[in-house]
Amino acid sequence: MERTLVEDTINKIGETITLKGWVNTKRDHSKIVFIDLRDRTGLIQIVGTGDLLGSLKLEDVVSIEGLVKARPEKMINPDLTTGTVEIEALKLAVLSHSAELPIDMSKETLEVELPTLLDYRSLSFRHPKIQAIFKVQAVVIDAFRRALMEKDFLEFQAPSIINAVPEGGSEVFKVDYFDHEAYLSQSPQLYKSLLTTAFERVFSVNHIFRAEPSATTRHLTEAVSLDAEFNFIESVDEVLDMEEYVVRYIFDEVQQHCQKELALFNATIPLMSEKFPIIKLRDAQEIIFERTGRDCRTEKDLAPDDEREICAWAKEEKGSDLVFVSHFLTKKKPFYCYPDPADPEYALSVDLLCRGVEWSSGGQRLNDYETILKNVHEWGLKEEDVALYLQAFKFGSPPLGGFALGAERITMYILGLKNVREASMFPRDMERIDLRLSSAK
RNA sequence: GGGGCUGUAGCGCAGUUGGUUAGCGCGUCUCCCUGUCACGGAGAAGGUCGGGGGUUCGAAUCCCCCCAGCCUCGCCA
Repeated sequence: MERTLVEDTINKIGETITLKGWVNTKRDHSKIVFIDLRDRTGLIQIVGTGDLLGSLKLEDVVSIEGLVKARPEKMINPDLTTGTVEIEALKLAVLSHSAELPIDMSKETLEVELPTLLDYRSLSFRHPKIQAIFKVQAVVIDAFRRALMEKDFLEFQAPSIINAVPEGGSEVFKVDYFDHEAYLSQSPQLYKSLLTTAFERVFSVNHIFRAEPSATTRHLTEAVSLDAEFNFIESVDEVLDMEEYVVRYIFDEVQQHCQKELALFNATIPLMSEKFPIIKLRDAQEIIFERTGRDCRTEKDLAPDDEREICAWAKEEKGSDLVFVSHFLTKKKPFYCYPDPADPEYALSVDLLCRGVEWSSGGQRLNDYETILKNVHEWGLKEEDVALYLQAFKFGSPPLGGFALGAERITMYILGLKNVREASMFPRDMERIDLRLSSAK
């Protein structure tokens, strides 16, 4: 018999159907046994005799033929989407047996610590709360794509293996590449910028790799970067407008398609004002000094405390969880950043902060070949390391800009997760590549 | 890498002036139960108290070293 999905049972009262799925919970009364069967669409109660269902174990995979029956009024379970019906089991086939579970899976909250959750990753994926995280993440990434495709952006696949590290700054992973040394890409930045000189508008969803020795709750060594870049801009404002449009689009989609998932985490979409507020780094530091007495006014960047404080300010004063911070020091930024013509010491680079942490960085890029070349030398880079990039800007290149968002961080901060590892299916950090590196030795 | 905290049964945890046989909840196993929905009831198994060394008549408990984990700061396109 053709398989019926759990969520479709409520429209099939009186019909005999076949359900396939996992034994999520079992309530055994000896002569009568209740099973909550789980498939990708949800849970449903199966009722049957002890003879038929008594030997089932949690997470066994079964095919059950049964009759869909409406539940009597007083037996309706309002907590279950399918709570108005149940299945009277007629035939059972066990498709696969499960071993004893190392963690308690049937609980509504998965009460295990993060390392345990990751040690049993393939199993923890089966829990509704874990599934909710990745449903939200899929919607976020899908929304990013569609927002940009609606604006005529072309999706591209950035390479991960690169031949040089022209941007310096963060640490990179080295790759043994035949007789040469290569690296894992920290960002598709140069590729997306050079592609605009041919395609005008491009975006990518791809993995980036960072060998930072950062042991924090918001860093991964392998992460998903949502990158966009486009040209023929009049000013950096167009970049901010595009980013704001994309972020709003993402939030709208999550709001629309992830009600259940947001509710599971008691989460709400970030607060948005009419227009995301924007503030220059130096002004932000002045505000932080006024509000807290903490003097960071000469720092080149915002410390984690400062990021939290300026987000608190944006929420209180501007009614927004999101705030753009612009004008970082040109000299502390990569060679391609566009200095503000009004004050070249500061660059037209912009971070987007939300709920106390950096979600994105972006800005306007240099498009004049001679200026880029001059910067390459000034930044102490080798011309040959950026040869492909320079080539693009040598042959006609409009003003451009773009931004990049971290997919895991967005998921984390929408749902209020405490650790970014929860928002990555297979998180890589200093201590773990699927297995704990210390125990794998 | 610095600092703080933690490590006790498969999972989550309790366990102080150092003292007999190390407990609790969930899970597992056995038995009872025809209306439960985190079912309920009775019983059982399951521990090198992270590892090593030391102090002591006696250490989960105090000291030293190591290992692991969490948080935080630094670092961070």
